[in-house]
Amino acid sequence: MVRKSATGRIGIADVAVKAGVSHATVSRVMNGNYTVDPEIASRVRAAAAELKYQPNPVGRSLALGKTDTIGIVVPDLANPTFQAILRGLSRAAAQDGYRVLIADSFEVSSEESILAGEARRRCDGLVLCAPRMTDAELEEIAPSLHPLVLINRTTATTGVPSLVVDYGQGVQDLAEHLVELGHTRLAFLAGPPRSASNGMRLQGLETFKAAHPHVDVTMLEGGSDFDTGHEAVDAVLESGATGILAFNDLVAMGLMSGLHERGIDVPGDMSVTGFDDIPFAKYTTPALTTAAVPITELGEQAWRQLRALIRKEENDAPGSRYQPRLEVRSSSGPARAARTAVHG
Amino acid sequence: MVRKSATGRIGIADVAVKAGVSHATVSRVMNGNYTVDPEIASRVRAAAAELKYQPNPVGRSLALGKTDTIGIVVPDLANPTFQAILRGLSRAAAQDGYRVLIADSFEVSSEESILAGEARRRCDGLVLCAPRMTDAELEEIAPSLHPLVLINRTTATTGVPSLVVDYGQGVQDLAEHLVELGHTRLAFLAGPPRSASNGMRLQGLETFKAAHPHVDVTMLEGGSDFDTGHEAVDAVLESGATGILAFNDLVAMGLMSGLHERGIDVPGDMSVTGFDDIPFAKYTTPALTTAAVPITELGEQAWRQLRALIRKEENDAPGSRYQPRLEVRSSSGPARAARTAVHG
DNA sequence: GCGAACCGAGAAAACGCTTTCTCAGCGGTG
DNA sequence: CACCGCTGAGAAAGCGTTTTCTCGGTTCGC
Repeated sequence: MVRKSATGRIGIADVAVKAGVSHATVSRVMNGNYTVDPEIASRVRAAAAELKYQPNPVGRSLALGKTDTIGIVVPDLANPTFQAILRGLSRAAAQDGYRVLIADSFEVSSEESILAGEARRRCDGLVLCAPRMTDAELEEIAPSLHPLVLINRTTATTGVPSLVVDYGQGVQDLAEHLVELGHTRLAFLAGPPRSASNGMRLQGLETFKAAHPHVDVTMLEGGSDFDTGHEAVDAVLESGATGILAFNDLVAMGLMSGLHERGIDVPGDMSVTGFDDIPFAKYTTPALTTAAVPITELGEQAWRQLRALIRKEENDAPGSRYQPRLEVRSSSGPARAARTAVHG
Repeated sequence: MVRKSATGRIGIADVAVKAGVSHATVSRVMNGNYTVDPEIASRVRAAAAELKYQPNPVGRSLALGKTDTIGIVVPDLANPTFQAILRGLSRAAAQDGYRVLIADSFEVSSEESILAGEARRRCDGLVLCAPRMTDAELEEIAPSLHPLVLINRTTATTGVPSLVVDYGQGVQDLAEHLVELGHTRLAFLAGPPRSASNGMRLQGLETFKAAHPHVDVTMLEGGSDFDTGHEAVDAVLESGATGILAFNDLVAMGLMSGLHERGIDVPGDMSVTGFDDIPFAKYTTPALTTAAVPITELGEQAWRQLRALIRKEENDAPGSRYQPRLEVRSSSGPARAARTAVHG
């Protein structure tokens, strides 16, 4: 006699019938509206419990105009950086009762804006994580995506907070560190060309080169994963550099593994640095010198900003810039020449 | 004159007005119903395009009774294994036009069933990944979660496919491998107590012990992350074992890092094996011997099964068992005694 | 030339909720 | 005693779609 509704699931109407009240009253009770007679309220609650009634979130969303869900668009879910952001975001959002819907663009930038739009329509807000789309495209769709928070990208559109990591400064710190160790020939193993963070690193290196005219910096093409690093061994050796700035920790790990296979000692023969300080970086042998990015914190902060937007609160800090922290471990050491000079 | 609807967003009604037809007709056109006069259809399409109309998915979901979204519940989003499953699932689902909603239980098993229920109600189906809840609890909620696919867990409830990795066999293979290298004292660094996969490993080891009465296997308490492995160094050394079976690759990496700090050579003094073959395993020094689990494939397969359930197709393979593949790398080598015998 | 079958599109119901509107019923006041 | 304000709960109107129902207008067949 119970499941009368078409879907087979029990709905508010079933509870109403069972409790002998209107479904409006059931709704009131379920939402803690205290204008309901306590006696009736408890009768409704009993009926709901007995039927194991759980409100249908879709109906609820339609009526309330909100979904209690946010979306995140990432270029590549396999990347530990984005995983960490997702984790931080998901965790922070969950604490406020929000769920997160994920959309992986698989690095195809043309899909990104469609994906973002679709995700946005199902959610109350969106986090766009290191989008690969062009600036023009971003500017165009940004208004339609509001509430929107950007990570590692900025826009001229007002009301769009963006959290960016100062990769330029980070790479300068790393280069500085290598120079202090006596390295005069450096190489930068670049990331994906469309990545904005790669652009920031390149810019940082320009600044660095201007400040250190005597240091030679070779640019090498690359990517963002292990294999990139592993395959770059030849190019790196060819460059004659003794201090290698890898795009990120993954690339650095791939490179170190490749160097190890060739019998090249790190940091004895060559110093290698990463970027990001993913959890694994501490446990490589040798442990990886890197620039630590407070990445889960970034995810949390993204939620804070988005929440403020959703709640239409005054946004105190419409954006933030994160400074990476130099993390010196054992993959970087004195340059050969310098060491020889000291020892002999 | 456009945005007349309360939400501010343009809806089907706006398009209807602009095209001078009823909103029913607009709906028909948008859904490719060919009973509409081509002239009218194109007028509607023009209006829709001009207004940049995009159907509201929530209203759509309510009317159609489906959300084109699936949910996944994981115990810990920080775990690379679950990340890989999520990735495989998300990717496979995306190809069929489904999105995925994530729910992280943060290893608190009491929250799991509530989380699962909530997620399920917003979605068309659910993947429960290595749930930590008790068997009784699982049996109880499983029917209400249908369509449901389990990973690394089984249930008596009918119509619930489960994909399980044969951890028991995998750990036996690894132990076998170590014994062949001459190790006679092994230690197992266990995982989280509530983890079903840990139970499977323990069971596998029992079988192994029965088959190899002369081999000594010490059981050590543990966990599932780096730190567990790192902190277990003392216990491992104390055990006197020369072949260590770590719960997974993460634990193995932590352990190797700790052993390295103590100046203990792997595999010279001690052999270490992991489990899972996460991408990082290839790049540790020494490269990690492990049991490879086709984990992204697992995620994909989970989607296939779930899709079949959603579409109410006949399910040809209501569940599958995955055999890990022994991946011998350089973290395992001949036992000291055996090596001495050979060399001297 | 008239009824039947058909076609296309608007009206209306349905999906499952929330919330405003409305109106009995009741106690208090002048 | 009539009137007023208040309370609490049902009726009904949304929220934005899809889909069934209905019906005027053709076309076809006899």
